[in-house]
Amino acid sequence: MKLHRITSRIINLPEDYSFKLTASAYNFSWYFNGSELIIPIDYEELIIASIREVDLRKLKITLFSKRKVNHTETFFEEVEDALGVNENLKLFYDLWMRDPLLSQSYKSLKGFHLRKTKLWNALLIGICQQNASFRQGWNMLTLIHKKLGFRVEIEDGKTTIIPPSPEKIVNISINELKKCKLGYRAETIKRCAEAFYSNTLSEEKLQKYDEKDLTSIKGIGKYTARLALILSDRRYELPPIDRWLAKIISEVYNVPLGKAEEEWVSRWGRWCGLAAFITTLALDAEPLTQALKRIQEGKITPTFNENKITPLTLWKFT
DNA sequence: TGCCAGGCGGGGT
DNA sequence: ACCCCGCATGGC
Repeated sequence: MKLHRITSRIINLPEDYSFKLTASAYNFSWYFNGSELIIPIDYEELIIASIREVDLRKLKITLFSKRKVNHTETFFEEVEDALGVNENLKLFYDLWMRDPLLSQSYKSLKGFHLRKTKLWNALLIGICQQNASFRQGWNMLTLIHKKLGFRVEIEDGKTTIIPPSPEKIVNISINELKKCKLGYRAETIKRCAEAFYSNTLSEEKLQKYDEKDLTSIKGIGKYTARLALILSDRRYELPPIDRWLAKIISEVYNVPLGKAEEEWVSRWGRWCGLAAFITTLALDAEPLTQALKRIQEGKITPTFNENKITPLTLWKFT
């Protein structure tokens, strides 16, 4: 499938917006190459946005699609929303600067904004993260995209991948899904796809989902539900406390494991989800033992090491 | 090699 | 409301 250029627009960036950080975090090479960011806007109609830096305070957004599109305004709005160019993080910065765990990373990560993704894709990310390391989880998602995703060509031969649709997942066998090294998570992804396909869940924006809607699917628990809502709708008030973060909280703030969530909520308030996300960036998503060691050594800031696979360098390795 | 790794549900108390 | 276990898989 080949897509054609529809239209372009230049937008201004606010202060403290880092395009490079925003585009880099937890991304694949088919979405970011160091200068051009691709964001699929509509998976079915195949609306794709390409975003480049014109200068430090300006971005150029170009829309691509398979055929002519009339109301491009809403698509530009969706791109800006996905990029988070209009979100105001001032109040969060006030907490970030002073926090014992995260203040060290403030300087290098300030300007990062979370890229929104579709709920369906957010759930795939969350499910792949279950009971697995960062590396293993993102390997699974890489395989899902490469083996099952839909490849599209954008004009001059560049290709990108749209995540497989719920319909596609519904129509393939569990064994086919398991080739993505998903293990028992394959069953959860299947059930999740069925929920989307049968319209129990859909991407309709009118509907605002909450945790309960998602945890009603077997295999989606509190953590995955909250993470998915954070990634798809910036529901930063939700604390996605997994074993990894719980242990870190209990060590750093000296509270029992069972009080970790309470502690996080009292520190971050409406910013729990964003703070959790940034914690993974600050520690390069190291597995727990390594992460705790990094904290002991006071190395709580991304390494930006060229040879290391981290959330911020993942796009170089896929 | 055996066991850990950003969960989860089911079954026990 | 807790606690505990098994569950696929890859990586060390």
